Amino acid sequence: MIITQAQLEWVKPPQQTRSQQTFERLLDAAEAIIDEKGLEHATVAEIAKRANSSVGSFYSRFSDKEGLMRCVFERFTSQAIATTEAALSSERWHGVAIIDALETMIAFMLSVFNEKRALVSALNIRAAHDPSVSAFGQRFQHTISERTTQLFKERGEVLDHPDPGVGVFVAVGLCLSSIEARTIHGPNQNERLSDNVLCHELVRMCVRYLGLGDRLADHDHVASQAAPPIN
Amino acid sequence: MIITQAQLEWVKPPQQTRSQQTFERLLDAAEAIIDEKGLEHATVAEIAKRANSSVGSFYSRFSDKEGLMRCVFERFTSQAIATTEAALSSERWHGVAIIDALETMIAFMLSVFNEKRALVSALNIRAAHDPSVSAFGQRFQHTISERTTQLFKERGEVLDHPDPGVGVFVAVGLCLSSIEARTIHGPNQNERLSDNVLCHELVRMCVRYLGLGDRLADHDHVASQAAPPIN
DNA sequence: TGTACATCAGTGAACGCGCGTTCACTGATGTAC
DNA sequence: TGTACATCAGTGAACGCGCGTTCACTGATGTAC
Repeated sequence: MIITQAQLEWVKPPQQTRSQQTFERLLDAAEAIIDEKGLEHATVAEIAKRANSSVGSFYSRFSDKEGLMRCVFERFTSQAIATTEAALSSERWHGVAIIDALETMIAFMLSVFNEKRALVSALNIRAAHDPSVSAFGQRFQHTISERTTQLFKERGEVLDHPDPGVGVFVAVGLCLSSIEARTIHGPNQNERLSDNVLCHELVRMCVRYLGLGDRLADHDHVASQAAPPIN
Repeated sequence: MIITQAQLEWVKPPQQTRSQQTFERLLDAAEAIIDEKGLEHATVAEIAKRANSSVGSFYSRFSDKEGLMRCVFERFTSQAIATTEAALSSERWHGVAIIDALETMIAFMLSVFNEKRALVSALNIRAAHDPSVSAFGQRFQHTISERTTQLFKERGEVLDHPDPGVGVFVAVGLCLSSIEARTIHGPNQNERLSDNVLCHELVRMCVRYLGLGDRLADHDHVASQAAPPIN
């Protein structure tokens, strides 16, 4: 992991490759514990133990526990952004109907968020108290919006919205926040809405809200080149 | 406060009016502390102190701290539902254009969530670990959906959606989760989207996604009887 | 090339603090006769 | 109506536990000459 400028505030920069490795093992351990046992089990002692390290070693790498948490979530966000950017590259969707592209991507988001349920949930919890963690989520939304707008432009899609930039930003925000809510609260609660139905409805929402093409009517019956799998 | 059956699992039922009063003072104190100082300051000792009660008294009212929390959030949800139901009564919106009605209600939601920021945020955090708290949010969404569907029906609105029930449910969910996200992360982050713009866009989304009337085009220029203030 | 020294990295027991919960006790309220 | 007793309500010091953080010390790595 490359250490960014932002991190330097919460991290004591490692000087040897040995400490660089411990640094990353600590990050991995923290993420693994959050993922398997939840945020509240990710104590400093447990993280150090899992990383085959020690508590003292932990504190010579991070200024405090919060520093580690920020690093974990920063890395997580960076990975999420990288994955999404790859998924949104225009070549990938060449020849695929916009509706199928949307459906594939939203379904992908749903499954990824679900897999990383604990991390998403933990990020949300910390974001409520730590603005710098909150900013990670914003960065994510912002990046996706930009890329999507670009994708639409490259495809020559015309949006029926007074300010297409705002429109896409809002649409992305709506998708993300609803997926996030579903991830956190679990789908078990309302049997009324399966993952598939939710996905389908989010696509409908995007298409109609943004005025994408004039495919409103035949939304349910579109056939086009098959969408490529993501990842 | 009337004690419901659900609560009996986490509450020791009071026998005298005196203890009933302490019960409510404890609830009020907890809510006030969460509101003013945040969830992490709401310790048993502090709650008891603020309620002019004692720790021991606390534990003769509640089975444990979690019991109190559930009661706080149950009460909060009930109040939210009651307020919303009143706001959604059909008489209130007689003669008001559906778009203005939506805009007024969404703006109202935005301001209420913002006022109760700390409580909303705390409920969300606990919901991640306690399904029974999570269910409160679902109940809220469900009630609003039902009432909105009813309101549409009474007004003779025709929805352009294969399953209007699902459509309204999803639309309400989208509005709530985005407002919630904004409440938790704070609007400070993205200067790009003011409360007003977000509200306007949510209305646009509802109108278009649900195919409400054929007012898509003149959304920005509708004039109708003024919407009544809520509360 | 080898030795001396400085700096970096790692260790884990010990500390301190905060918080949820318990418990022995006092006071208040209701009830039976 | 008054007294005795049982039950309910309230009190706050004390307990125990977990967790973040520190610190005195050992070992590893790099560097100057």
